[in-house]
Amino acid sequence: MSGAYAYSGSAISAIDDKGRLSVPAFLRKNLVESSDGRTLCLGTHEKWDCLVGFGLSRKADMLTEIDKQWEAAIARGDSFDKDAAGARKFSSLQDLSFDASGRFILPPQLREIGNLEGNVLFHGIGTTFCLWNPQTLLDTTDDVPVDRRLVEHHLKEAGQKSGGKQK
Amino acid sequence: MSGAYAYSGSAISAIDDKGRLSVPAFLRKNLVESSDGRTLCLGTHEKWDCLVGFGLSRKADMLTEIDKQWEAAIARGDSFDKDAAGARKFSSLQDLSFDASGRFILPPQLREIGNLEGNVLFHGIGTTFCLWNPQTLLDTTDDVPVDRRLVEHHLKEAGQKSGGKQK
DNA sequence: TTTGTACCCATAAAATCCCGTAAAATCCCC
DNA sequence: GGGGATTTTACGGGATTTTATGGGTACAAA
Repeated sequence: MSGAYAYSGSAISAIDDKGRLSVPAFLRKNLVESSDGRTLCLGTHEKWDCLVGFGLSRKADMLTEIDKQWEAAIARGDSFDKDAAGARKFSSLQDLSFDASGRFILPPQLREIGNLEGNVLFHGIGTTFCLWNPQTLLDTTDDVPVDRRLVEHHLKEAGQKSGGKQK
Repeated sequence: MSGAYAYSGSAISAIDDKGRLSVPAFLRKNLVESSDGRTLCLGTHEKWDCLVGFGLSRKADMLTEIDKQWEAAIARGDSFDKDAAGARKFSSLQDLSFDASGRFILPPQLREIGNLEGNVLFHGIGTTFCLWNPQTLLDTTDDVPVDRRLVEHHLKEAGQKSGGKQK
């Protein structure tokens, strides 16, 4: 585990007319540290209906995690398909660079898959953070363990300025 | 477990017009030690109607704890949802830095969820401490093991200077 | 040329820092 | 142990810095 940093906290940010999105300040510092530079890795989440993000260095950690799973499977005598695991983790991942003011362009395919329009909820969950359409998160019936009061608060606050364009 | 410190004691502090709150002095030293710097982690409590706080280093502990659970699970061949565990622990947690005089700004989301207005009761419970609206704490019917006489004392004392704006 | 992207500037709001003061706690000397 | 001096603490309020976000412009690939 490289940087012993844990992403936490939540904030809302809006996609502007040019398709730009700004990384909330509280995620930026660690992102810069763990990427040495202004790079953000972004991909789709394996289970939830959202995107995942993290700094560049975590890619290496993910690799060793897969390795551990493989070793554990061998020890148990089970089989483990490393390529499948790798594909699941890495194929949707893009390295994006953000500018000095913290903004990056959200690629259309991720934007579509993540169902992101208007307001985006960033939301730290430890080694990574998630990007949700706040409404999707509230509507999710799966057990995504999140304090809904927080989401509701952010949504209410964001609604006041932009009307949370839902088109 | 890094810092072997246990938070204890209680005190009341008031939110000022700028939304600032000062960490009672008796918590500050340990907070500084366990954060290397002046950082306070604050989030919602999973069960009670209050906020929880602790130093930064505890966050790292939480991360490694989740990691251990995961490793134990894969060794057994069980599945373990790291993201769910992380979301539960980290999503409401914010890193707040307080200034040299011990004040930090209480984010509106947490302020609302914790139902904090005017006076705030800080209250050590071992590895963490809680932030309560004193009145909420008194009104709670849940079994929150607290000596109510203590709360009443603080409340009475605070009421003398600020009127403990309730509403 | 057209389009998508990086870079630059501007601005309002929010967060941070810094200074001053008054109350409270601590110290110290008799 | 009493009483004043000194050090912390709590808190108001201003000044400075960072953020979020709009919008312009230059450059390169298509």
